[in-house]
Amino acid sequence: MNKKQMQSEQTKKRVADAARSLFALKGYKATSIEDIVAATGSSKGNIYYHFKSKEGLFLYLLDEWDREWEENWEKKQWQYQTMKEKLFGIAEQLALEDLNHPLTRAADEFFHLEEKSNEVEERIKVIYQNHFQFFETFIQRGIDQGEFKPVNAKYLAIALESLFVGLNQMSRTASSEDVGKIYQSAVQAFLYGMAKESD
Amino acid sequence: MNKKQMQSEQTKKRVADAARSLFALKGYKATSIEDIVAATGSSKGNIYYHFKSKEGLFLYLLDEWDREWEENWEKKQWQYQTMKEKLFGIAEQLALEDLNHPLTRAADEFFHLEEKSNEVEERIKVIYQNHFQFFETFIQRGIDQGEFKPVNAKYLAIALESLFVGLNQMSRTASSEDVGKIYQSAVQAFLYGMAKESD
DNA sequence: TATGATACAGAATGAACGTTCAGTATAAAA
DNA sequence: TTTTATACTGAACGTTCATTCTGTATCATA
Repeated sequence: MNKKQMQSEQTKKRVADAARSLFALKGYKATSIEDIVAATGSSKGNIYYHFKSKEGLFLYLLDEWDREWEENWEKKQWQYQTMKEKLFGIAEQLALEDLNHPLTRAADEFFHLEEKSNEVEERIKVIYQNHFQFFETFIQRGIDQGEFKPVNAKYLAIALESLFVGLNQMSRTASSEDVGKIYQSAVQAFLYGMAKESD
Repeated sequence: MNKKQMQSEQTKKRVADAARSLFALKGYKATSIEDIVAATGSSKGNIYYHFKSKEGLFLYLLDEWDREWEENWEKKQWQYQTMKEKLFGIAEQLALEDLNHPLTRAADEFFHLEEKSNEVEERIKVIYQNHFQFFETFIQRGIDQGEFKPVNAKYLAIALESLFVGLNQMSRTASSEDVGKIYQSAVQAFLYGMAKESD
């Protein structure tokens, strides 16, 4: 790789890192390009040279995040035996992430912005669909291995993703000790039900 | 009531109705006061005379909505016998609402905006806390009547609210026939669990 | 009828921000 | 060394909007 290419990559990373921190601190909308300029020393034009737009910059950060998540999970999942344990493991990882990952808040805001370009709307759909897919294969595996009831994996995958999306949001009003408990209670209920006798 | 007061109330209602439609159509941010002016024939000044601010106008609509929801549920809940049935009933009403109520999308956007005044932040917290309270008493009643396991009602109430909040969001990417099924699957799992043997 | 409050009008304000673009510096390629 | 592509600069542009403010009309009240 060239000296120039390396420098270019460095500045791109520098911008991305600063942007992530700022988005985390102030939210998506409230973070202006000007802010990022001030934080990096790069110019506006340069940011637009490396990233197509503010939206594009944010999507870049989201992609990075998703990649990291999957890597982490791949490493971690082998410490659990059963699918049930794995589900609790997922819950734990998500709970920690909701509390700690810098982009959760901003991502939430970003997903709910109404003035999104169609391209962005598509990208978000793809992100969700990947999550659905992840849970669907997960549930299906649990069924095949005899751990789960023969439920409709497709619908339940969406329900599960919904649960975690909702928990993510609620976790912001709760105290941080409670967050773990809430996640656990939710998964507990999802696995074993809150009703007394199962029919 | 005066003729003047009646007129005043009428215009307030006219503005509220138009605003609701516009927010539903274009979202919160994308609906400008100018839009509402154009739709009502009222002036900017008049809108600010009746409502403290754009936020205030939206909160007014949210309050109306919550009132209506509770009224509807009060009427409807008597048609169900057990708490389990009632929970399915709640899910059904929420699913229908997510599909049909004009403000669901805009409310989502509004809740996730980062540039909220502290006052608004407080109001939103109160709204959520009311929902938690609702579910907590609901679950507690189920426990007392022997229908539910002796779970931690507080945590599970938050989990339930989370589930419905998440479902609400997911329901937008799904086809409208699926939405009902997804809600049902979710409640089914929450009540009876997806795991095969309960411990 | 005179007075005061309420309801309404709409121009003016003022700030915020994403994006573009014409131009410059740097380093790789020829 | 000359040429060319890449990396970078920052001023200027254009647009959007919520809110305020001064003034006026309308109706209730005294």
